[in-house]
Amino acid sequence: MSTAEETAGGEAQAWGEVTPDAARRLLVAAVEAFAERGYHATTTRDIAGRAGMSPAALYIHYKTKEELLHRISRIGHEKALEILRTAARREGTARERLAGAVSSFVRWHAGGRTTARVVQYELDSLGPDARAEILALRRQCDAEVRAIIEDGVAAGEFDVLDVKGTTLAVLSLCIDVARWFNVDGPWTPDEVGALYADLVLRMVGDK
Amino acid sequence: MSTAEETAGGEAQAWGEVTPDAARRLLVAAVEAFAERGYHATTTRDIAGRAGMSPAALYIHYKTKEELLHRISRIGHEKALEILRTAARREGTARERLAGAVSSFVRWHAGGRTTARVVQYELDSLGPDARAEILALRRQCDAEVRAIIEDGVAAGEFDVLDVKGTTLAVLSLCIDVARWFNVDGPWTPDEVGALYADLVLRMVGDK
DNA sequence: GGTCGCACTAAGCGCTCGCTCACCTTCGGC
DNA sequence: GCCGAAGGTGAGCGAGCGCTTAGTGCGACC
Repeated sequence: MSTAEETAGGEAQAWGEVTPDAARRLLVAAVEAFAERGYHATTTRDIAGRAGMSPAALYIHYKTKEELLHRISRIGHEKALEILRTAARREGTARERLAGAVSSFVRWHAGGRTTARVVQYELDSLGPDARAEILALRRQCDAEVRAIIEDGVAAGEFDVLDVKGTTLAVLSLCIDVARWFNVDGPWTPDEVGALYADLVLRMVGDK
Repeated sequence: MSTAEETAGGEAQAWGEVTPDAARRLLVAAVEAFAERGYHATTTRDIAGRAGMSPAALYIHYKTKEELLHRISRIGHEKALEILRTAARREGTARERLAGAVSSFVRWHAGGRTTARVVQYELDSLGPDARAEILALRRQCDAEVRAIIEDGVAAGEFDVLDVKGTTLAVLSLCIDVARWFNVDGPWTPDEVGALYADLVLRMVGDK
């Protein structure tokens, strides 16, 4: 279930769609810098330097530093939503779909931790319009997970007291992986994904 | 189980120990500003302004802006550790102690969200020495929760596959409350605490 | 009631930030 | 062989940053 694209290098993932080449290099450099230091502590000179370009080159491809964050955040959220949507709409029981959704979502947060960190934790650095757009994508992520849990409850597979609260807790648990996961630590992304799928099935009272 | 101190106003909590008055006002102002905008996006002029003082006044009580963050972080972590330690060392079964620890820890993160946000998410803005000191306090938090879970497993109360991983997941779940909890949202800190205690007991296979 | 100590302020220093602008190179089309 | 567009650079602007310093107001004490 884990693909090369998801875990290879962790980071050289979904940016293929960004063109031209120089714009992509700047974007990848920005992801790394934002993940390491945070958006506000990162300078445009640092981003350009990592991409092997002069500070002025950044403004040929992006209007502002914030536009870089916005682009990263949108692409990242679209990827996250795609992962959840694919898992949610597969054939199978609710338990199978929930376990698949959690394990692949967690693998993405662990393996692509650099990207996930920016996507999940730098949201407040966006302006109001950009943030509103991203929050809409988040609500769609929430809806996908909630739909699986509701299916499981309706089918008598799950035993849940508070569907809304449990959905939030499941997503929260997965997202926080991006905060603590360490590539040099004792677990692989696959292992954390498997552990978390088990924990989440317990949370929803899977029988 | 919820005390006035934990939830009153959410924020006017443990800072009583900070003296003199002007130093405390600056510290409280810094907590609010860091929580709203993040450490790097907060200016010393903003902190001093919120405390009703001139920018220079800050440097009478604190050597640098980073010292403010360090002090906030240490006091906050000590409070968090105290909450877990108190719950862990109470009389009772492992299930009772774990439920108590989770519900009070979550209440602290939800009710004192402003403080908790700074404590949990601005760690990387500290220098190496200060960060090392804070990380030691975190490891103690981890040890308290793990001890309860190990007790429960030994007593046959819990059924856990991976004690270390589950401990991490439980703490991760509680900590992330500081990211998403909204005072104007549909839940009170008490309600989230109760929900999360139930979810965590499910995660550890409580019978 | 003079004076000493201290919390505090107004002004500003040196620096780095995000961003701009004048200019340079490369290259496909005629 | 010339030209214009596209993509790049070096230098630097105005602003705002963290922090300092010279000076002020004021209460405690002899």
